[in-house]
This record gives sequence, structure tokens and C-alpha cells, in this order.
Amino acid sequence: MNRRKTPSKEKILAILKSQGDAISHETITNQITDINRATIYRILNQFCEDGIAHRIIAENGKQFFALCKTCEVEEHHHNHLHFQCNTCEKVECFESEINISLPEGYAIENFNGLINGYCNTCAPA
Amino acid sequence: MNRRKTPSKEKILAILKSQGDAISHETITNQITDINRATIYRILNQFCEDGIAHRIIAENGKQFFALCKTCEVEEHHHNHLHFQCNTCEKVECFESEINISLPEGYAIENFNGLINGYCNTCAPA
DNA sequence: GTAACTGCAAAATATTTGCATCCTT
DNA sequence: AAGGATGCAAATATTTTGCAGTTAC
Repeated sequence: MNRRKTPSKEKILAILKSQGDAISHETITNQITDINRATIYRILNQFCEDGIAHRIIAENGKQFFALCKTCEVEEHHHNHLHFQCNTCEKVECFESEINISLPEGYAIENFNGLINGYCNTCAPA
Repeated sequence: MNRRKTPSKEKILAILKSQGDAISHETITNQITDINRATIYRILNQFCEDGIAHRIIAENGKQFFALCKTCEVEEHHHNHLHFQCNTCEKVECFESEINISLPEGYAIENFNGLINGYCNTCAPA
């Protein structure tokens, strides 16, 4: 299962990189006309598998993908906190750490949070 | 749009109530043989719309539904923290409050977090 | 009686897979 | 040359919708 460098992968990677934030599957496919639907799914899944990108699932169930800075480090700590603006629907990755206290006997392995609200551009004055 | 009390709704509500935790759509439909697929979707969507239940989307994109205690109060504060066990796949609602610090200019309206880990039953000793 | 609810089938979506072919290494 | 990658079409899975018949109020 050796991964190969292909134009399709590079193109999708470039799209992900161009966007500082996370982008929806839909947005990705909209920017692509010359790669097959199935291939896009395969590549995105592969990126997630390989830890190159990660998948965010928004309130509405839609998938977003992002290259988080924390993931570029080898040992991703999987403490993802994301933010989605209710107005512009943009999704961003936040770096802030979070403190979670669990009940007795529970162990945490991974955390995934999505904040909905208004970003600095869309926030009401 | 006046809601009516029907056997189908009561049955689904009973299933949700019987489970202290959140249950997947699949689990719900598995327990039901005499209600149509479409009807189940409609009822669950209605419950979420009406604030009777809420929808949790797990890592794998699967939907879970729960009657959270915090939602029974009229003003739900939408500060949901959920936990899914990696072993038994059970999903629970946690009540603990969370402190989130946002960047300048951002406003939070809703938070939804999913912790993955091991519950007190499945946690490795 | 009226409008909400339901079942059924079909439609709309979303995602995956088999297979032949192509391309990277 | 070998096997990963791709396109295409078809298969799956998931959720919604139109419509006619049924039921709660």
C-alpha cells in the first residue's frame, strides 16, 4: 500500500492548503471538474487515514476537511476544537487547549468539539 | 402545525426514554418493526425541531439521539458535551460545563463536543 | 370536519465498489 | 513490470418527498 504522488492528489491537497480553514466536501467538489467523484472520495478518505487531513462533522451532518497545524506534527494529539460561523458558515480550527473533567472511571482518548457562533467578520457589533 | 399525540411518537419517545444514554438511529429502527422508515425519520426530525430530543453526530458520521436532561428545561443552553465509548460504542450526555476561550471578536452561541474514550465499564484496568 | 400523521413507493442524496485501464515508481 | 490510482457505471446506503388513505382532536 505505498502511496503515490498524482496530479489528483496534489490538486486536492492544494485546495486544502489554499484554504486556511476547513472546507466542506461540497466546496471541494465544486472547485473540481476534472476529477471523478469517486476519486475525490477515495483521496479524501486516504488523506484522513494517513493523518494528512482530518474530518470535521458539522451540526448539519456535512463533512468538512482541514489540514490542521496540530496534525502536521507527527503525534497529533487529537484535541480538536473547531468553530463554525452561523452566518458565513466558514469552519476554522482552533488551537486552544480545553480542560475536560470526566466522571470516575472514564478515560479520554480523543476530543472533538464544534463551536457554533459568529466569527470576527460576521459578529454583530 | 399543531402536533398530535400518536402511538408512533409515543413508542419512539418511550425508546428514547428507556435509554439513559443517546442511541443511534440504527438502534432505534432495530427496535421497531411496525413503523415505517420514513415515519421514523419524520418523527425524529420533529423531536429535534421541537427541542424534545437532540441530535448528536458521532465521529463516524452516524446520528445519535438523546433526551438530555438539560433540554427538558425550557431554555436549553446548548452546551452539550457527549461521550462515546470506543469499545461498547455507547453514547452518553455529560452535564459538565466547559470553559471555552474564543479569539478576539468571536461570539459563541452553541457548543457541541464529543469525547471518545472508554467508559467506566470498558476502561482498561 | 380538518389538518396532522402514516405507509408506500419513488425520488433525491451521499458514498462505496467492481473492473478495466492508466500511470507512477 | 507491478501495483497503486483513476474513471466509469453500478451498487449501497441514507434521507426525503409526493400522494392517498387514516387518525387525532
